[in-house]
Amino acid sequence: MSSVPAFKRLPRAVREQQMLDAAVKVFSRRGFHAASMDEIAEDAGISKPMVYAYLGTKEELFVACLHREGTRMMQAIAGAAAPDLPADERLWRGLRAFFGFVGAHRDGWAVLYRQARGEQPFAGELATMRARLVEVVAGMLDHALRAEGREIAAIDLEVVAYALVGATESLADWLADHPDADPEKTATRMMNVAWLGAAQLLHGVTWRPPAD
Amino acid sequence: MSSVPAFKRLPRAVREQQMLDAAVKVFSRRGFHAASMDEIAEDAGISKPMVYAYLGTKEELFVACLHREGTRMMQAIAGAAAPDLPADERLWRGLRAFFGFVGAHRDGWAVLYRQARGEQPFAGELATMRARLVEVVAGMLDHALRAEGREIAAIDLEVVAYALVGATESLADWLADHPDADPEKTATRMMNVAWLGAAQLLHGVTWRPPAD
DNA sequence: GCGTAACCCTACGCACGAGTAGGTATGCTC
DNA sequence: GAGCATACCTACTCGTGCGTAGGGTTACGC
Repeated sequence: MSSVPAFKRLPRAVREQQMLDAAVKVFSRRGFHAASMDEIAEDAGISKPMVYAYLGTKEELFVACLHREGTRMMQAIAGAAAPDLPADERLWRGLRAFFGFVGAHRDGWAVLYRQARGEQPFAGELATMRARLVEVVAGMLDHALRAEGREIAAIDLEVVAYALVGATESLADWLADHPDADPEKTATRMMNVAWLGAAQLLHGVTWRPPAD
Repeated sequence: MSSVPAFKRLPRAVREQQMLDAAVKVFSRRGFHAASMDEIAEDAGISKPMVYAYLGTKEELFVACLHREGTRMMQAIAGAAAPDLPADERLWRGLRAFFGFVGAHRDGWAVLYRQARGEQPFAGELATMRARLVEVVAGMLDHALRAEGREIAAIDLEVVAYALVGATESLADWLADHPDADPEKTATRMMNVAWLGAAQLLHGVTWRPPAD
């Protein structure tokens, strides 16, 4: 036929990104299970078999989303928090980068991230990413601690780091739910909680349960 | 027939609890979507239509689980943290009760709780519970703050409380994933992070971003 | 002892959505 | 301009699992 083709033929790399964009959007809005491959395909302006051909099954597609968004976020943070800065400065820059990222991808990232916590197949994927973050935070604390000639058990370090990461994720959720909140301000508030607490710990102040 | 009935007939109230027990177990292990009503019914030792007759649809059933477990937890906390105690004592008792509860319901509660965050229909239900907790924590901080003749903006209070609740939830997850960890010790560690940080804030110490 | 309400079952209907079969068109290479 | 890989489609199959129709049996009140 001589008629103009309804839609353009595009190279694979481009289409894959469009599909991922659509997938992130739909997964975010509907949740993993409620999202249908048909809707994702339609939103990407393509037919379903193409999605299967390029990105594989629904699970693989979700993992691909997680991967892309996760990598982007990690890069944003890593780029901001240079390892040769003092601990508080590093923490501050990391937090600012993190909340900045979440603020810029509100419905995209935060909701996707929330999804992944629940569904077993992805919990592992996410846990890996979180573990990396926890490790970085713990390493930072440990570094600062040793600089003061102090030392605490690895497990305490891990748990504290875990708590900080948890608090941060929690505020990210809060940020995602409050569209007009300021990421920078949120980062400052988080810093207040995290650093003032951490600073005390770094100076050897410890809270102990009362004797009862 | 004169044969013994295969299984006993039981009053509704008893069956409902058995069903809820089974539902919590299956939802925890499989996640909301992967869990099937058939498996829940089988696990409760009853047939599917009974579940529908007593507890309604799958969603309603899940909400019922959330409700029962949530109420139990709230009661455990409320019973421990009497409102006339000083702030640190209240926080400590509340945390200890909370981690004690999670420790005793590891696979039950924490996983159920995690599920609810992702699935849209329940996010609201959960948000309500969390909001109540945040409110309590914020109220406690506010009270302690006023006792020192100090005051901070409501939004700051809310965000700090939100971060503390988030950190606590996060450690609850950690606890659920580490079967041989001690709830009491976890509560102590959380207290270290939360209280030493909060105490600083209560005394008017504030962290501010560097000028750049 | 007899009715009635509460308890309980074995099937099934039916929709929805993941994944595929099989085929068409377009542009790139030589 | 023939050949081939790549981009793309319509139209199915088929499993899974929610929710229900329709009917049986036990206990309890009177």
